[in-house]
Amino acid sequence: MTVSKQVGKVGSVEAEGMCPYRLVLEHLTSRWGVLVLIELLDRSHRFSELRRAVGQVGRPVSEKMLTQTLQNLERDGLVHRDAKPVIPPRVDYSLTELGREAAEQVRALARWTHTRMPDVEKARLAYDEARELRSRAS
Amino acid sequence: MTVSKQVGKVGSVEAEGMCPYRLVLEHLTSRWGVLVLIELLDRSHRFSELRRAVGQVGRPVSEKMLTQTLQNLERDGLVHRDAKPVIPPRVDYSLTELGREAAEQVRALARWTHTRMPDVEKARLAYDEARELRSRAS
DNA sequence: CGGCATCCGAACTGATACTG
DNA sequence: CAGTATCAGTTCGGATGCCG
Repeated sequence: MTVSKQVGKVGSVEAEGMCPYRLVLEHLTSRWGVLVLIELLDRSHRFSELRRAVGQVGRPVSEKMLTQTLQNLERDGLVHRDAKPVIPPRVDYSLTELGREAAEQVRALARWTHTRMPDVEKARLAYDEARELRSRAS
Repeated sequence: MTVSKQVGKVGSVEAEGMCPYRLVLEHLTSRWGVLVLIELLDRSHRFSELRRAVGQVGRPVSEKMLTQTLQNLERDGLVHRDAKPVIPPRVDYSLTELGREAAEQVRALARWTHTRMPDVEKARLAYDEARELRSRAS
């Protein structure tokens, strides 16, 4: 009997007992998924281009995590992987139509965050100050 | 000399060397942050209500993680914490105006994911099938 | 009830080494 | 270049005990 070796499901917990759409949402909102989608919204990227571009905004991505992220997004039909059989290898990643819709939502959220940063920083100062006062009150 | 005990920054990596807005975005898109914001969009919740509600969609949240998530969101000025000095204690969490804006973006993304699930599942079948074929080709 | 502090196993992440 | 495999460090999450 063939063991069937368990296809799909790259990385992350992906446990059972939760709504299926939750898994896709986790891929979209994963640490690197967010940045990858936004990058690809501009244009298609090669693997190492993506790695550099993403590293500009967040911290550097390990190639393993980038691979995992891309495979998840590809499996969900959000990212298209175009591997050209040349030497040295060249692989281009781009958004599918489905992926473009998702990426636009994600970018909207990212932009909102960016424009609202001043308010967030203000809130943080107030929060930290209040905490400071409470700890002072012995 | 007082050690000042390092205020702010609850849980998560929060490392240096990345754009500041990236941190807020990570709070918004964190595993539990997403679900908490969506829940609070309906109405304010008590701590244990949130815990139950979030557990419906995703897997159960540990109280530790929920606490951490809420503290991050509160510090960013997205969630308001109202602790009533009664016995037994009662704490209500609700969205601030800032948080409501964010939560609506997040919910939009979640809804999109939900409506597009059929397409995603179709893509997954195609992906897994293609992978199956490739592995068969010895 | 709504936390906070600690310990500990499990899962995730990343640097390294290796393949095509 | 674009990955895969592996090993070690970090974070996550549950369990437990304590406090207001």
